[in-house]
Amino acid sequence: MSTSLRASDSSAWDRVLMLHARVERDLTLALQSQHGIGLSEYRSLEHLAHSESSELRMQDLADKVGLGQSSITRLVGRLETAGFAFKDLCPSDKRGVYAVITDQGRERYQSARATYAEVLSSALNVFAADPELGATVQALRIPQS
Amino acid sequence: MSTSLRASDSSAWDRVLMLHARVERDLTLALQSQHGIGLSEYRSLEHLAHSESSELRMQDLADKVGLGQSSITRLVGRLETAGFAFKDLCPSDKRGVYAVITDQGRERYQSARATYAEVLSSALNVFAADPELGATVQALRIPQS
DNA sequence: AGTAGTTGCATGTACATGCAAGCACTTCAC
DNA sequence: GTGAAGTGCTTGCATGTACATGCAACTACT
Repeated sequence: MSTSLRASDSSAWDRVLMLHARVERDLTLALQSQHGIGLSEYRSLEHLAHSESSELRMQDLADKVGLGQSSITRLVGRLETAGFAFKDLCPSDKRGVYAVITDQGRERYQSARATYAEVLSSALNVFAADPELGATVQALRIPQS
Repeated sequence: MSTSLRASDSSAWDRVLMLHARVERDLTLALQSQHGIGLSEYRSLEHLAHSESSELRMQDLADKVGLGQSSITRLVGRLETAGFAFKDLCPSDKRGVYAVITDQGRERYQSARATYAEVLSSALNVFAADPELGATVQALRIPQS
């Protein structure tokens, strides 16, 4: 694998930026208006719902969602206020905290999941038809290892 | 073009999210530490520097950078404070305002541009070597129309 | 001209996020 | 054991962004 500079990197990245901004915006609007949660909340619920024992350590959740530690503290706080999760002390390490999804959180995730998939697919299909972004979208859909 | 749901959309998008988050983070840190500007400032200077007459209407700049109107008002305000741009009234439409890049802004952009290109290419090369993201990065580099 | 509606931008407010400092607990070296 | 360094999370603060609103200027129609 070469490590050379590529002149095309910048324009390729510009296309990613445009695609990212538009899709995230669509997802945010749909989740907020139809389910009353933001994108970070949705992704947190997703990871929690799919984790073993329905719980994750705060730092692990932060890594998965792509946020910093302090953001996760506050995000889980919001989930807690909404009744979608709660915090549990880690018995083996009393510094540690588990974020645990509740049944209510799992329900909200399940209904939001359909919206998420629909909006995402619809957005990708729209941009796949855009002459500027079409090839990028097609390329992204190539299955990975 | 079909509008069918694709099961692979979600995981494909997850890879885009991971790539986006990491690259933007690297770019932000590099631009902030080496040139004292944020990513939105950099991209605004880029569009202004490449525009005819070195100026853009506020709303046009907002569209190009992918921010809302009020964000651009404040962003150009920051550029103005830093001496990188100023506002000019539009003679033909007195509601309109041009954001105009200064020589100082152009200089800052030129030096930041090298950093941006280096960090971007380096980041893409790193992730191209990642078994999880490699094919996605290669796909993005496919030249478009 | 007069009026109604639209457009371009600025401002008030709310909120999510990052960074740095702090706190509680754990681990390590001695 | 004891003190020092490390770890996991929280909190205070600053920043950037969006949304709602307001104001001024423009446009279309009468």
